[in-house]
Amino acid sequence: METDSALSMLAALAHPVRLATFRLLVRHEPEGLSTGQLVEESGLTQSTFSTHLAVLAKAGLVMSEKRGRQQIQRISIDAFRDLMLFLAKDCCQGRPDLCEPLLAELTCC
Amino acid sequence: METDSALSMLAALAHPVRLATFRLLVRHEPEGLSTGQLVEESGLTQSTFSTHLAVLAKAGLVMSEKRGRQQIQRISIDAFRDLMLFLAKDCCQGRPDLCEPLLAELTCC
DNA sequence: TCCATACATCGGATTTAACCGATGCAATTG
DNA sequence: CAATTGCATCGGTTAAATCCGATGTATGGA
Repeated sequence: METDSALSMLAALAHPVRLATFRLLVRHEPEGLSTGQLVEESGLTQSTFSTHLAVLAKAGLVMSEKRGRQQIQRISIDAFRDLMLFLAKDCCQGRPDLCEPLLAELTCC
Repeated sequence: METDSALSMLAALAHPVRLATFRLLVRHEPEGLSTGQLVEESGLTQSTFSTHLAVLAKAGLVMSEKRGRQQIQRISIDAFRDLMLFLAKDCCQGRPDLCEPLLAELTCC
C-alpha cells in the first residue's frame, strides 16, 4: 500500500462523524446501511453528511451500491485491513520487537 | 481508549510530514532523534516542523526528553498500540469474523 | 405523466490548518 | 558574562476543511 493511500484513509477517519460512520457500518456488515439512515445517525444536514461520505468513499474505506433509489453503504474491509497492515509495518519492519506485544494484545481481543 | 484520543492520533498521522516523522522515529527506537535532525529530514522550516511535532506530542504519539540543549524525540509505542487496538476493535467487537483474516496477515509480517 | 423520495453537487460563509519569518528563552561555549 | 546553539512560540498570510441552504438528477409510485 502506498503512503498516499494510507494518508487519505487516516484523514478520512480523523473526523468524529466519519469515524462514527465507519464504526457503525462495521457493525452492519454485510447488509450495509442506506445513506439516509446514516444521515439520521449523524445529526448533520443531508448535504453535509454526503460530503463526509464522499471522503470515506474516495479513501476507499466505504463502497456503495444502488438499490432502488437508495444508496447502500458498506465498508471495504480490504481497504481497512491494508491500512492496519501499513501501520503495523511501521513497527514490524522498523522494530520487530516492538510489534510482538502489539500482536499479543490484538490476538486476544 | 477514548474516541477523542484516537481521533487526535489519526489526525496527527494524517499528514505526510508527521507520518514520515513517526515512521522515522520507529526506526530509531530506542535512542530517538533530536528535533534538529528531524527538521533536516523534513525539509521544512524549523518553526513549521516544530508545530508538526507539537501535534504528534499532543496526540501522545511522540514523547520528548531534554538532553543538553537538544530535545530528543521518541515514539510512544504504548500510544500507538492503543490506537491499533482501538481500530482493531472496530472489527473484532463489531464483526469477529472480519478480524480473523486481518490478524492472519498481521502475524505473518 | 406528475409528484415525491433519496441522494449528489453547487455556491458561499466561517472556521481551521499549514506555512513562514521573526522573536523569545534556556542551555552550552568561549 | 557575552555569544551561540537548539528549540518553542508569536503574528500574519494563504489554502483547505467544514457546514449549510438551494438546486439538480435519478428512481419509484400515484
